[in-house]
Amino acid sequence: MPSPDRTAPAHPETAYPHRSVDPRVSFPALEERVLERWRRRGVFAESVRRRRDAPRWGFYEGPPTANGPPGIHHVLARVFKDIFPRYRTMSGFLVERKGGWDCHGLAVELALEAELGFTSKEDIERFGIAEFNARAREKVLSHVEDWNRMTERIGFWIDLDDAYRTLDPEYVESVWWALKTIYDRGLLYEKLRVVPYCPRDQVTLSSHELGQPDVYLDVVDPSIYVRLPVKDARAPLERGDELLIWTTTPWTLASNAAVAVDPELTYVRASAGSGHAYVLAEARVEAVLGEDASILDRFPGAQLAGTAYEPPFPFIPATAYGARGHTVLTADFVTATEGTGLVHTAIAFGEDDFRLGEQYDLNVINPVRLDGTYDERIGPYAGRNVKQADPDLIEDLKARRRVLRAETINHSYPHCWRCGTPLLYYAKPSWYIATSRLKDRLLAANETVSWHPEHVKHGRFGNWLEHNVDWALSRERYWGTPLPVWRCSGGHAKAIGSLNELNELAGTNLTDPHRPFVDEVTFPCPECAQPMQRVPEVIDVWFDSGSMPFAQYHAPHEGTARFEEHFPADFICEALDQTRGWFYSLIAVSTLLFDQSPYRNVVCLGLILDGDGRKMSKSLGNTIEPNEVIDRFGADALRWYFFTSKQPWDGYRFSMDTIGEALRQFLLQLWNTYGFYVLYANANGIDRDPDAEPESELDRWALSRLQATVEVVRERMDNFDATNAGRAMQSFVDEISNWYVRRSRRRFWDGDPAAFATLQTCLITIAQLLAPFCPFVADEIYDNLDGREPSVHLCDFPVSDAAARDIELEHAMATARETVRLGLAARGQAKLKVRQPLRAAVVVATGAEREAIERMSEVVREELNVKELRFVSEADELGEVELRPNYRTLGPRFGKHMPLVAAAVAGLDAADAAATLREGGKVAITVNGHDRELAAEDLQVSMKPLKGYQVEREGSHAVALELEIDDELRAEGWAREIVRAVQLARQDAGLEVTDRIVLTLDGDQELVAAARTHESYIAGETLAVEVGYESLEDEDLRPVTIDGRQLWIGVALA
RNA sequence: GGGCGAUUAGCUCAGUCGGUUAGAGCGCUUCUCUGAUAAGGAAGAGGUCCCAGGUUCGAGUCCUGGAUCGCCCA
Repeated sequence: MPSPDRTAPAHPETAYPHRSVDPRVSFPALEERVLERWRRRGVFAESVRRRRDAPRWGFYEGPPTANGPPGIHHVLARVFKDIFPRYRTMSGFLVERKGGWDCHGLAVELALEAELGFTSKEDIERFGIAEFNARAREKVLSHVEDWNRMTERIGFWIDLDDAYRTLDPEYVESVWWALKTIYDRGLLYEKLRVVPYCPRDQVTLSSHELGQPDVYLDVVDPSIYVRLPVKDARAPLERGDELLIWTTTPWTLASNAAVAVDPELTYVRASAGSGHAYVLAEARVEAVLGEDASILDRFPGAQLAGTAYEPPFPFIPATAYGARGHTVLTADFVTATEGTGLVHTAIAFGEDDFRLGEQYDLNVINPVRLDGTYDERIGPYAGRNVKQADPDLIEDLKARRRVLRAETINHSYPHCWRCGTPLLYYAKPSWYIATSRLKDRLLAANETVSWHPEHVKHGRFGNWLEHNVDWALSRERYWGTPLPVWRCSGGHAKAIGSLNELNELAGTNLTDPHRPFVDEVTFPCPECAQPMQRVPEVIDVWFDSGSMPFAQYHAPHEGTARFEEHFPADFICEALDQTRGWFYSLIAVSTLLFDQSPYRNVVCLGLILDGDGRKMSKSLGNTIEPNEVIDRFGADALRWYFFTSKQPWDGYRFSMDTIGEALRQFLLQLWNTYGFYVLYANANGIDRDPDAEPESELDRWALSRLQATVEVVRERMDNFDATNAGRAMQSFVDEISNWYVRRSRRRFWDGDPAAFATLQTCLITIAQLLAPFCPFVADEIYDNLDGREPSVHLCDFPVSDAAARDIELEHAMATARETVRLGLAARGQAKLKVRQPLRAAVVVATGAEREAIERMSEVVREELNVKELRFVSEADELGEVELRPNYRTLGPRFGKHMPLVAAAVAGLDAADAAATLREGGKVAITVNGHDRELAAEDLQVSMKPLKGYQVEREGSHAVALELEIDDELRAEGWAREIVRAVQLARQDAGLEVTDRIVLTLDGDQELVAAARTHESYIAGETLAVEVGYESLEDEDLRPVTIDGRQLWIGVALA
């Protein structure tokens, strides 16, 4: 039943101290009510406002794109972005959380193209860039409402009203400033680069596009081994020798520039029957030439360097490439796992090839036109599509006896995701940032960062920085931050850092920096007065988001102070795949501009797989709709699952069942404990009593455990470990629910103020600890039990009180609980219900364990329902001592003689030895002929079970039960059975727990006699104001069977 | 092909500095407790700690190699 909300902390309108608690609460509905309360009380804003003079703790929002609805992985990221800022806010920091949206980029363009049915860039240009970008602008924010709703619903506190958007002119201006700064320092440059290129669409594909489905397809391609006769017979080669190369792209042979070898790999001259000797890697001889080939000579690849050879085709002379054209070069990318170990190199058509060309100063010769056909340099093939020319090129080679083998190969090759055309790797000009020149600074910046998990720092991320290559910045696209570089025909170039600067130079009034408007702005070159025009490219979107530390405030054009206050951030959080994405772009931009890392702590999140461990994808239909989960279980349950089920970077196997488990295991248990408190607090009219002191050991135990939990939670949260912080809370709630409350029921029933105070303290503190994790249920519990602040989120995070801890008591209780567990197991073995009292339990334990159990003997007796607890002393005939070596202390001392020690210990008289050790003596053994002494810590003394008792044992202690049941015990057991039956009858009759009754019992003589004997006990337990034993003819009489005897029970409201 | 990570009960996950009999929860079977509980307790069944070597008195844990899965890159 939904309770009416209240605005004042006290409850003058009701007689009860607290709103009643619905045991069948709907968490989703509860959360909606809490959200409403937050909105009404302005809690988020207030939580920040109250810390306005506190030290800052900075958070950067990694901007998502809102061109699609949020998925479950976005929920994951957002709850982790929420929990630590909430924790730090409660811990006394000012944590401002500015939202952000990533607006530019190819992903938007591609989605838009699909929508418009476009298949090429020509389509876009026909359509008009202005109109295309206008649509992109709409599309990119089309789902902002979905995102806002999800964000609020999951309790992610972030300021979305003041969110930065990377498409805003102010944002773009800040990015321009960054680019101009980098340009002016000579770190931004243009050069050729080999890129995947679609000759049909005439477009470069980005790495993003290569990641699209159906790009890598298995295809059959030619696989040919080509013979290249050497021109000079330098040792170790001889006249007539032929180099063997291998390729799957014969069309690139027309522009072969060189052959690469591994200088350290072993190469051979090998003969395969008559004729020439072939040169190839030794490891490839059998695969290429067959088993019968004989090896004539062996040498390292370095000796081949400089060898000139006849190219496969005569179209382009060696001199065109430069001094080293058509010679053998050494390289670091050659492998002997495929091919021949001699790698055909065509400078313009491979990344390795291109780098090799740079290294050896070879000219880039690209005889292939943008449409994928050969140009006039390739004689008879000019004008032909290169891929289609493959068969003729192979025939041509064969005719000239230049082919050793021509086969086909089935391999994976990238295709244009739009049109299906096989891509060419092709050299094109592109803009770069010279990040590799800052490698040391990047590594130094990384050293200042604390990564979670730690291995990312020097693993994935550190390696990535270690192998840093210049940032390929430009994109030949439309919807992005335009590259602010203008050039003139005189070869001069200039970078522009703001709209003002541009407008002043050009005398224009440009307000939107996007294409196509910015493309139209020209101005005279300051050096030669020729008109300057912007280069056509836009930039990689990652540079946008990497600029957010300053661009979100429009720094340095304005908002510089705010930027400086928030830089660097204390905390950022994204999925692990951002290693080369945002994590990198942030640190790269900040290192370029400010020579420092923009963040201090990073939490990386893993991937979410479905319940079967498969990747979630729309085509498999196994994606999880966040709203479905939240509507069913609530946001708190989902959050709790993400926080505590495992370390977030390990990834998740997500299924509805698992969330349900998280809900039952923790939230319902907490809720029921809370409900229990409210039920009895209201029944007894008890509200907060700040003066109530803990009374019993149990109270002090609960409060000690509470402090222990506070300590762990703080320590773990300071280390960005929500998982173990949450698990500590879960253990504590379990202890409170299943031990403290269970053991204290009587006191709550009796209205003991100390018990209420203890439980209330535990619940309120747990609510405060839980606030960053499950902000809704925590707030509800706090609001109802305390409510002195308008929300739990305005409380200070609990600080542990060392004085309230009693570690010895905690250990004692743990031992007592273990004893109870053993006793219950013994009962189970004896098939004796707990309701049947027994005369005694005999506990076998020594030393501290025995003291602990004695200290808690009342608890143990009640739980086991025995009249007496007896201890078996070590000398008792019932106990038998067992000795075991302590490997931990003895291992280092005896090393490989350990087995002898174990044997010697086994040979000791256990009882004697135990007695000696107890008196502080030492035990002598002989190992390998040497006499040795063992002290108490070297041996583990435990008690063996007793004969003739029902015994359970584990580790060092055991519990035995006396099974004999006399008439007195039996009658008492029956009385308890009767109580239980009456309680069931009360429940069946629909009575409230506080209702008084008139009880009537009739039936088996002995049962009735037992009831009379224990009448006051039964009446007390069942709230009977009157107990009668007459026979009644009443249909309300309820028959029960106890121990095979019949009893009729009548329950009537008194 | 390279880098990083993962692999422990049917499922989801713990497992400390290497210490000898590897745990929990869920699920299943049986029993039990209940004046908060959708809960709790006990017992049972369930294990090639991915595989193979190695180091060590002793390996789930450390080292090497391999397999499988995932992420990132080529």
